[in-house]
Amino acid sequence: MGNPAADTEKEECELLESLRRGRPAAGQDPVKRAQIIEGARRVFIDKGFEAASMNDITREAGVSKGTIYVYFANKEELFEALIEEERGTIFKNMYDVLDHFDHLRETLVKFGMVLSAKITSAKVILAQRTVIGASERIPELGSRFYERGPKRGHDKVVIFLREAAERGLLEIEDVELAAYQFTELCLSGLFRQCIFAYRTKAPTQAEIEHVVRSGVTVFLKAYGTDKLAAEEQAAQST
Amino acid sequence: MGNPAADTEKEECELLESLRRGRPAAGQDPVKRAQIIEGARRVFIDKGFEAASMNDITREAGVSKGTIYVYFANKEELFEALIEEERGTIFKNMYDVLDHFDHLRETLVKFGMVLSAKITSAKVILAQRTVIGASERIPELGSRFYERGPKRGHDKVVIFLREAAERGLLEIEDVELAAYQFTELCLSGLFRQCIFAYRTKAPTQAEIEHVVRSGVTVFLKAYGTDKLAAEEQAAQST
Amino acid sequence: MGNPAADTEKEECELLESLRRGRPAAGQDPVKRAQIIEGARRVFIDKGFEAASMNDITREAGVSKGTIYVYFANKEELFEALIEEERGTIFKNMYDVLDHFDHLRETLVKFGMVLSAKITSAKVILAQRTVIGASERIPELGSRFYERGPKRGHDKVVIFLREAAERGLLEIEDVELAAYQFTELCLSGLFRQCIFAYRTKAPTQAEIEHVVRSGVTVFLKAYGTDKLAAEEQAAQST
Amino acid sequence: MGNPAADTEKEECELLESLRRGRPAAGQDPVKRAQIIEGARRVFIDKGFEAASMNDITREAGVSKGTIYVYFANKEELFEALIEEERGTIFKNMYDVLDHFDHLRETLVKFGMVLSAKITSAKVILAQRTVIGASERIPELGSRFYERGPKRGHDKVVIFLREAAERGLLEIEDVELAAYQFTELCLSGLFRQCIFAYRTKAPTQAEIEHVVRSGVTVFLKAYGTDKLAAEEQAAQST
DNA sequence: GATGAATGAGGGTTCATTCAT
DNA sequence: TATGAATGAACCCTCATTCAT
Repeated sequence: MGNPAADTEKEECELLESLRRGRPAAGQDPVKRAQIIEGARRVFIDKGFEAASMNDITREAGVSKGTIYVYFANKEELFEALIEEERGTIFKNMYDVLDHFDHLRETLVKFGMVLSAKITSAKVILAQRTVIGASERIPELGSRFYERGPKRGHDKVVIFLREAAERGLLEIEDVELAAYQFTELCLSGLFRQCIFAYRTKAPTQAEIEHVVRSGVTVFLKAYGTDKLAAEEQAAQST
Repeated sequence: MGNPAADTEKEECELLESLRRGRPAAGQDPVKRAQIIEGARRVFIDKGFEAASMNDITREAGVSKGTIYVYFANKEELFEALIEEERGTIFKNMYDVLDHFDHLRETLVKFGMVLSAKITSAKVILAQRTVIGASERIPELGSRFYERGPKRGHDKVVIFLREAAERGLLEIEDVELAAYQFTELCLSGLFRQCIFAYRTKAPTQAEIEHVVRSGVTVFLKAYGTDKLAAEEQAAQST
Repeated sequence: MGNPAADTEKEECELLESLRRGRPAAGQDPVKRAQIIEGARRVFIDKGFEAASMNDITREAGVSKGTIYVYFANKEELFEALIEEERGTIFKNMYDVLDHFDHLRETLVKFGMVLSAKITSAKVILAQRTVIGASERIPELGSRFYERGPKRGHDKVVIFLREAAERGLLEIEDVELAAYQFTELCLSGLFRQCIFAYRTKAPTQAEIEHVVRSGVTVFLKAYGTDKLAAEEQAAQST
Repeated sequence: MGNPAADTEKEECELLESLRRGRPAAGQDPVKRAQIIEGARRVFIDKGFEAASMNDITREAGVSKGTIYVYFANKEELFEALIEEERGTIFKNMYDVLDHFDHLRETLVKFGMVLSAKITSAKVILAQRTVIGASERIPELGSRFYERGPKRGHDKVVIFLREAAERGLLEIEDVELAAYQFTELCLSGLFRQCIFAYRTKAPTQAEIEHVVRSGVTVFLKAYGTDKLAAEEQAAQST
């Protein structure tokens, strides 16, 4: 319900679909599926798994109870599908800045800020809390979330650091560990405070910059080579 | 709760009472209270706040429903009492090693390992997941947990670092932030993997030592003074 | 509720709807609603508000618990709806005889008997007991019952007596009070005996006639004019 | 209870017992019994049978749960005992004014006012509501209440009227019915309004006097003899 | 295929009654 | 004997799921 524009759009889409193939098979219409997921997002993220009711989702998604059960076997499966979606949305494009290697320190700062801002943003914290809370009941949920989200990002950081090392800018014994250290340094004091609701608001951009710049400094003091120092010196004097 | 001295005193008092008059007052028997909390722990930690049912707890604790409601006004209060207990247990003595300032690097390593091992131990991860999951419904819960747990520990780290700085061993601009950085470095790659159930087992002692030693090295490279380096050089040559 | 014409209209509307679209909307099926009310009647009237359990009503009505809660928000609302229904049924048509002014004494006797028989009938006594018993918990309930039931009847009696006075048949100083006196005279010894369950059966028609005729006689001796006496004399001699 | 003579006798017996054996037998201490009943009165009358909890009564009476169950088999029996007590208190002395036959009209007015004030007083209405409400569950309760309360009073009114008839002041065919009529006239419009909580306050003394005087007038116009009229005429002229 | 009214097990909580102390 | 802590059945109500329409 609610958004009439969306409704119209949806109707048009349906029309096209039905003209093309007659009608999508049961549980196969991707538009309807997205519609359900969208409703589920609003309710699950807001209330958590248990407190969310299928009625709420029904209302929010604008589809009937029966339809939801055609697309998803039960509440749990709907939830899992939503989390997959969320994960995709959250981590999409997060690592783009690492693709274009440029100035090392500034690249790290830029990336660190994107990462830190994303992970500690209000809606992502809510999603993570929901996943963590549900991990007790649905063990694979958190695991898969981490594997396909943070873990993949971590892999990209590893690749980036390895390249920097090859360029002689960093000297790292355990790159895997260093990548984790870098991430944690960028989130110092923020992630746990947010996830435990000690902070009720996301950190400001300034705060994030302060934490990230300090983290990058620590990281480079520990792992930066003389070559890096020289390059930075040179850059500064120009 | 909270004040362990008072608790001990109260327990003694109760014991005397029970010896004197045979039976403790309603909601005052510490043995029964512990029994209920223990049952609640098993159920809440296993299922999370919402999914846990008072019937489950009743069964697990081996007391009747009515009795639970004599000791705790409702499900939420029982849960909060449990979390307080858990918090007390978890963070008790965690920071003792910081009290006796000795060799800086080794003290940091020792402390880092205690911290890291504790925070990532199976039962503590379960407890933290439960707290995080319930934070949606009971916002103060996570906040209070963090404030009286990790935050207090953080404060002790700050004091410790400040002392080290006064002794000329460290040079730190933002001690608060450095303390967070230190903690995060000790947990690099561990905490998030555990909390999201990507790791299904607590890290081994060896793994923890590797992470912590590396973290301390990074930290000291970033914040250690020449004086510290000289001292360490001297210590090594003896 | 309230407006019986509207109710009938609504029911017709619902009927049409159900013929047209096959199934009534949630909480809108008048047949199901009536079924629930009927079950509620049996249980509430039999046991009183508090002692009646929603499970009993579920069983008696032959619908599921959930369905009841679709039609009525809670136990209290169901009870109030039932009482409204009962009130409507009880007082419907009770005062019709007053509309056609004819022979004064006989009209009063006829009306008195209808009133007395109704108020002391087994099912109406049960309903009144239920209302009175629940008035402690739901004060407006009894108040509204009286206001829309007995009070409205009383008002009609007042109008009737006033007309009789205008015709010179009665001479009454306080018509409001006289109307109450008339009602009470018609119920002399009956209402309280029934309501307190001292009588376990409703009075017989003969008994009621005896009480009412005597009551009317007392009333007319007190308030009848010479003109009334003359008219009655005349009527008797023909 | 009820019979005060019997009570006194019993108390003496108890006293002797306690002197003899040191302590009253279980469930035999009349002071404790009274204490329990007093607590029960406060709670039952205030909340009604179902809503009253044994814990409330325990607190109000200042005795332990177990003790109550020594004196009364269960909640219902305690309630019945209380109602018996209440009945005794309510109707005690209510009919004294009928014992001293004096001026007929004034005696009737005086008695009518005592009766009307008593029956419609806040606490007596509460008690009656409680009895009526519980009559569904405990059928004999209301019956016995009426029989030993209002019924006995009614018998006294019958005797009084009969005496007045013998003195030639009244001429009544059905004295039983006339007695009921008199009572109802004195309560015209009051009792039902109070019992249904349409009136939330007891009527004022002035209101009662108005109703009763009018009721007595109606009654005497209907049943008074010429002799009564003459006597009243004579009295007035002096 | 889509709908949403109906289901009924199970939720948290209360409280009359019992019985060890 | 008197106590009141403990019991557990029963309370009202919710909601994931089903299935007649």
